[in-house]
Amino acid sequence: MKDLPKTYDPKAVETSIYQMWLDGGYFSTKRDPDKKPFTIVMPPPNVTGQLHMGHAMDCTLQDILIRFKRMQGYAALWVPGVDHAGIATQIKVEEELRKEGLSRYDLGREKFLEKVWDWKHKYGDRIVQQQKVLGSSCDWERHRFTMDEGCSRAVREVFVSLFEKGLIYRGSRIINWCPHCVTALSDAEVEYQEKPGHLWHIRYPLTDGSGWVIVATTRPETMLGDTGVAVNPNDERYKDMVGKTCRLPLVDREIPIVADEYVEMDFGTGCVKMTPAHDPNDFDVGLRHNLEVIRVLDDNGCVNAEGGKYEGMDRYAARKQIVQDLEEQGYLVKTEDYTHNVGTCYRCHNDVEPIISAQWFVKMEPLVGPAIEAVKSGATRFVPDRFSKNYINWMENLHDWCISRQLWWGHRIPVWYCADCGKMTCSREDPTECAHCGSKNITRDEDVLDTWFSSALWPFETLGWPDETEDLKYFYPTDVLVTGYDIITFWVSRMIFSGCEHTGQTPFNTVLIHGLVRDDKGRKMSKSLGNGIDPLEMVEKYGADALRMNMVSGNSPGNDMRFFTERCEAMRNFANKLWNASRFVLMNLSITDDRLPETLRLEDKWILSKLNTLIREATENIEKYELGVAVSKIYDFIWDSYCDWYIELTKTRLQSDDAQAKEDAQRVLNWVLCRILKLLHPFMPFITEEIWQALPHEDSALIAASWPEFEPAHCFDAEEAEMERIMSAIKAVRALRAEKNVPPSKRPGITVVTDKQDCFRDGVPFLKKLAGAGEVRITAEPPAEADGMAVAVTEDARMFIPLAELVDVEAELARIQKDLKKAESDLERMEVKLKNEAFLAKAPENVVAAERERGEKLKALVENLRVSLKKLEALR
RNA sequence: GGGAGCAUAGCUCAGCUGGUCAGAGCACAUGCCUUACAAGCAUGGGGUCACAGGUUCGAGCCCUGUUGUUCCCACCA
Repeated sequence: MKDLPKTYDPKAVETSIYQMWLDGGYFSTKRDPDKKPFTIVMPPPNVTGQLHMGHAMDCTLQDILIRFKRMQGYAALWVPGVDHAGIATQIKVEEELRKEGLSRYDLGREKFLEKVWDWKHKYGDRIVQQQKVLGSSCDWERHRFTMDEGCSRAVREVFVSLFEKGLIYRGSRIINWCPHCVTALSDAEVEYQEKPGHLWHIRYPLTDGSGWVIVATTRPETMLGDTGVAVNPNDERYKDMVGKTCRLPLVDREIPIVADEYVEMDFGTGCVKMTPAHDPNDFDVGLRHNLEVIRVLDDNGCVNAEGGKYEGMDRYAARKQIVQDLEEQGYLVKTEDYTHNVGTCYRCHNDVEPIISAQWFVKMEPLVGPAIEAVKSGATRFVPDRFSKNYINWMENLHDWCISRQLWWGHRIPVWYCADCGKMTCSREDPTECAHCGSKNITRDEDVLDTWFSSALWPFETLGWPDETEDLKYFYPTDVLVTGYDIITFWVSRMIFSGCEHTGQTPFNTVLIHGLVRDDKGRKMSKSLGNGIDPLEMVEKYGADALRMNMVSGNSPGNDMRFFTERCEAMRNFANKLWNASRFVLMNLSITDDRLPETLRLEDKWILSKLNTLIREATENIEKYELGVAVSKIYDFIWDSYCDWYIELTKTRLQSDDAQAKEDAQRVLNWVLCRILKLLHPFMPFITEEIWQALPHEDSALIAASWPEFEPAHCFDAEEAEMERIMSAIKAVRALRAEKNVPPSKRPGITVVTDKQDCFRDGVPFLKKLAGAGEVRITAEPPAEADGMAVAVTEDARMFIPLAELVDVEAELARIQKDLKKAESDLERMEVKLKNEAFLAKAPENVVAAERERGEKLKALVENLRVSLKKLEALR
């Protein structure tokens, strides 16, 4: 800050400031019995990831809360980390391999995993560096990875304990299968998309030759696995057919016709083909009617040996061929266009295939109860509250959670199968023999766990669980979880039930939900659209502070926001404004301590009083997670109250010869600026720190040492009001001058007619300085030469300005009339209100008093305007 | 099929417990290089707060309905 460049250059200071914080150990949080803990665990970004706008928003909100609490004196801990992101990472590395013409199978499991670890070590740090650029004040020494030793131990403990409680089981069920990723997925990992398709009506002839049934399907290829046809038991049309069999075309299998309530009579033909191996409903119906389960698709989505001549064909090719064959052989009755929901993989967006498969599941029913209760009881509170409905609704309708993935990258399932007795061994330590028969002939399950299985433990595994560490006792449960609404189901819900089950406590008190960052047209930012904006580019161009401000200003919890580069620019401008205001203060500063002066002037009391209000309100807003509201108040105070008014008000003193007055002004400027910087610090940490370092203050070297206190001694309501009378007068004169095009160089004398003469006497220097007045006279009566003067009117005063040649009586008349009309209608409404007995009787006293006061002001304004008008009319 | 959100100035959005709540940024118009800042200053135009009812002394804010829009969830082949 030595050279005081005219323009703030974030790039020149951000890196070194961040380093200064790091060097000072400012982010590392220790347990402190004298402090209250405040904990946030960061949603771990994917290790493969690069910082995008969503992260930028997430990080910014968390950092604001953490910095705020740290300043308030909490032991504020922000635990960072990254997620191994099973599928995403594995796909990335496989893509790299493919460039060399290799697949993971060519390498084998061990070699492949080495590759992934290499990759992790190479790129795992990237997103961390990017978070630092944003100014994130995480305790980096506690940085965790979901596959590090501690997390692995936690995962193992959870798996084994759930297994022992019978809450984890292996079973053959219809699961969601992604043929592209070649793995099972949980329900949450399937995204449904409306896609145009067809409804094919196919004739299945009855075996006894008495006719046929017509079934309708959107997936004709699955008919290869049909093992029945179902109709509704109440359907008169098909009553006679129940119990008969029909012949499956192309396959020539004899399959039964069964009656089941599941079938809707009104839909399609009322006959449904049953494919128990490839449809969850059909599977259930199949169970009830003992239908055979024939799986016809392999793991890659191709027809398997059960498919006869279609074997080896891809599912879509098979569909085409089967439809063609059905048509040629006369089985296809008709084809309708039909739009329906198709499940797709949340990672690769290919169609998901429901397939019967042996997988591992977590039994949800015993786990959801406490997790729902945690939210219903308020132990965990969603902000905004509406998301608790989402959450509860989701939790109440959960199916068991499919946790096994046919991947290599992840926590491998700790279960061994015995080749001799066939039983499973699941234990905390890798076994060398079967726990049941002692056989050494055991092999480990090939599959790994769902990525979300380990992230579900994040709030406590990062604090040392399963050990009862001191950190865990002190920092857990955490205070706030900050995340987007898009992963409530994936992550938040699972952390809550996991926390309840394994630690006996809900993992956080508050879940602060934010929306998505969209592009300027409201579209999701995505790679495929190419509409993503790189946060780092914005930092490069406008500074991290500006980007942070963009993320938080004008934003409210749970709502999406559009990203406008213009707002970054506006916030960069704001930073520059603050910079220049500080530059001004510093240029005029000769004091070396931060005490306030002995005596305060009107304008000092005004700014201190307003600052006091700001401190109270901003603090409250942040505590209520209304960060956008808080920051807009701080922004307005800085720009309007401090820069546009207070600094201008001090100039008369700063430029005077009165040394004491000069110093006094400096002291208040500095005192207020110090507090402004602190209030703004959580939002714009870099620039505030940079300026702080240059200002005299007895507080600690770092700005974050404390949060500004409300000063009861600084409640100057009367002075605040008085100052504002003067400001209104200044504004009125300015408006008049602007309207009359009076050049700034012209400094006419002004006669202030008012019954608050003391007040306006204090305002004389300001009228001169800020309203461009020459001489100022304060009187109770209008000047004798008032005719031919323009007049600016406020509720407290009439300002007469001789503008000789510029005064056009008619125009003046019109202007005053317009103002009067507005004031009169305001007054009228107010009077109606104040005469309304119901209002007087029922409204709270303070409201009535406030309205009365306002009424008085309006009355005065109207009176002043009327007087002025009369004068003008007389002149005509 | 169920659930939720949104609808406020030309654009994008704030508006906390109903009582200066009709706001901000950008855009626009006019005048200013006023020794902190033209990334600035001053002044100004612009909104029946989607529509219709209701509750209340009082509604942008609460309730009901309507319309438009977005999203989430759900196995109708």
